[in-house]
Amino acid sequence: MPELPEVETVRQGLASWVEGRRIESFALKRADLRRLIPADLPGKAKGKTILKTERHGKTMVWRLEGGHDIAWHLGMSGSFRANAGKAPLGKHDHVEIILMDGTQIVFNDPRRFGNLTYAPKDWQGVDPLTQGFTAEALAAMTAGRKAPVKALLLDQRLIAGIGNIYASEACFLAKLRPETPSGAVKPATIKKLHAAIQKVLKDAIQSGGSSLRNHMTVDGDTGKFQHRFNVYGRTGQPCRVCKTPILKIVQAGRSTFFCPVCQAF
DNA sequence: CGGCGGTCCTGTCAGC
DNA sequence: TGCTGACAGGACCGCC
Repeated sequence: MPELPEVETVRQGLASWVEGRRIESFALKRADLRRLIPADLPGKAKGKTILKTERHGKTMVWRLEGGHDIAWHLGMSGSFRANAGKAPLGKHDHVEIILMDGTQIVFNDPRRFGNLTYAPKDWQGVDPLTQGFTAEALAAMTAGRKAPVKALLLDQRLIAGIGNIYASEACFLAKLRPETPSGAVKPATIKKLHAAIQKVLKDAIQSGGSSLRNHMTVDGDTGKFQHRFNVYGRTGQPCRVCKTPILKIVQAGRSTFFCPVCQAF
């Protein structure tokens, strides 16, 4: 589910519930997510104040008083909800946190592709909404690469935060064919792609993210950006610019959507 | 080294 | 209505 904009939306929603609050209890209902949650993590978190929430790419971080910061990855189907008081748990509720003021925070993840670990000291991949992500940096990543540019955008070791939706959407905004070998993208197009990535991510955050199946903000609202997709999931529907039907192809096992006319090679 | 396919899970939806 | 198979926003691992 969640790419950078959705994780940022969740983080913003959680911030006012958790920042500055102390953890009274931290309970794992099941620890066997995609990666096993460290057995000692609940004990380390208990009693600590959550100083600050941060985000790097698709990962949300809680800075805890005294260290042992924790990192949440929502995988494909992870979500949070917050309640002013303790509400009953349901299916796929894997982590329940109670704060000193009685607030209940629940992490739910049906597919269990998400995970919860200690935050790393160093991050792989530049977050595209930080200063480190420049057109020059993007040019350096693509130089000499044969991989299709859309596949390269999904490589979290290079850029952290772009997923399958926004990779297709960014290529559309840059008028770039997704199959183009990364190293063959012209410098002028690299600049357009750089700007397109930042624009689509920022616009999506402003719209509260994209809700396809079940992404919601902490308060249960759905995002609105899915109504503004230019290509994602719009196979056969007319391009919003030129009316040509949108095409779908599969690259490295993932669906890619594009306009064959607007996105020339 | 780099890219691709398979795999981990559950839920949903289209098609028969 | 009920079943079956395809597919889903992610990412690791092994193979070529």
